[in-house]
Amino acid sequence: MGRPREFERDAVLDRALELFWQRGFDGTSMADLVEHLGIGRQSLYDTFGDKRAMYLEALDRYHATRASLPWEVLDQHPLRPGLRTLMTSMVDWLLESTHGRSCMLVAAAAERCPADAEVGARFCANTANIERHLRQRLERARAEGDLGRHHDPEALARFLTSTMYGLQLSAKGGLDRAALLQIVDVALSALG
Amino acid sequence: MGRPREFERDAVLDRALELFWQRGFDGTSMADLVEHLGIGRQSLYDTFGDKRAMYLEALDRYHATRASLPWEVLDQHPLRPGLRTLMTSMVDWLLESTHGRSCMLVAAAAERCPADAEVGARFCANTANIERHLRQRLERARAEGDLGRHHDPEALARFLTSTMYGLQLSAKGGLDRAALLQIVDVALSALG
DNA sequence: GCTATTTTGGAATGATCGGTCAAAAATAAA
DNA sequence: TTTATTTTTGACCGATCATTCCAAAATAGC
Repeated sequence: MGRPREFERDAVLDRALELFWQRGFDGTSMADLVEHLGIGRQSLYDTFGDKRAMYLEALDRYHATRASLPWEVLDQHPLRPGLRTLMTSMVDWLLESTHGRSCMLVAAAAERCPADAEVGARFCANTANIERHLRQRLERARAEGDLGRHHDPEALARFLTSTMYGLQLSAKGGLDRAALLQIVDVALSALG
Repeated sequence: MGRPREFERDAVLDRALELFWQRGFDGTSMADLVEHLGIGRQSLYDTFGDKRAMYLEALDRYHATRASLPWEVLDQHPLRPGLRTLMTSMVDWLLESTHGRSCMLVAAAAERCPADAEVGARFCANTANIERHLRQRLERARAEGDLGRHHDPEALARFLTSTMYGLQLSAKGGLDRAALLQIVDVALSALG
């Protein structure tokens, strides 16, 4: 019943995500959104609530549809080659995607933390997720003898996660692909 | 000649720095500045130009007066203990300073890059500076036999810089002191 | 004291901010 | 066709934004 809406919610959210990712929360105005989303201002408010709610939804959609690293290569390859492939694909993603912007959740945390706890929570959840994937693979490697008994999978997982974050800022700092891959090499040498 | 100004430029700039550091560029309004700086609006514009110019000056002052790590401990101690002390002091600085904000230049780069090239240039300059300190110490260690000949001081310096950046985001992610120091330990183990 | 020069404080600028209102338009159920 | 319900559209809101204007205030040289 009632007039049918003339847009797809997810398609609009994807466009909003793109804007927020490019320009950040403060850098994106409702006028910008109305202009690029192709729907009216009121429809926007009716559908998403307000600007912050839409931003949080965009973060969730980012997490659900774009933040995925190729974890399967971790499981399908020996520990170190798998990690190198994973980190290399991340470096390439950082360099292509696009004109030097990094993971949206990292950018969001940098811009809105600790002011906005909801943003912080999403950033932490993503961090914990990455750590979990890495830790599980490291535990398996340790059980299978690919990783020395003296290593702590949890500490290593945190270290590798931190390394990924470091790569993002280093890429922003202008390091080229070769330099970033050197960082990956040194980091992986910590696995012994 | 003329009426003397009733404030010290650097003292005002320090207070502006503090506000920009806490709230970011977009998060700080000229009204906020007028309120907290203790000088009139017009004096502010006469002295610093406009908001962005004042922000860039605040970044420069941050770089000059606050961004300094205790590099002397690097020179005065053996390589690994010196690096551990340096990184530990950085972790403690991150945890105290204050309520989860990180290096102002990192925050500035995250908020304003790549939109503002001047901000990016200052971030890169700071990065290069950190790298230089580390590389020089690593070169000395290599010359003195404290570091294996197979290591590349430049690559290691970049890795350690990246690690420091990673620590900042990890701290934002809520990791406690013990976890951050574990990351430092793993990172330093890459020096062999 | 007088004049030139500079700083100061407060009012005002137009633009833009996020958010709302109300009427028109489009559908489904009756 | 009428009625109820929903979406759309565009005008509109007060607040806030960075910035400027201007006259009063305070000094130095004369």
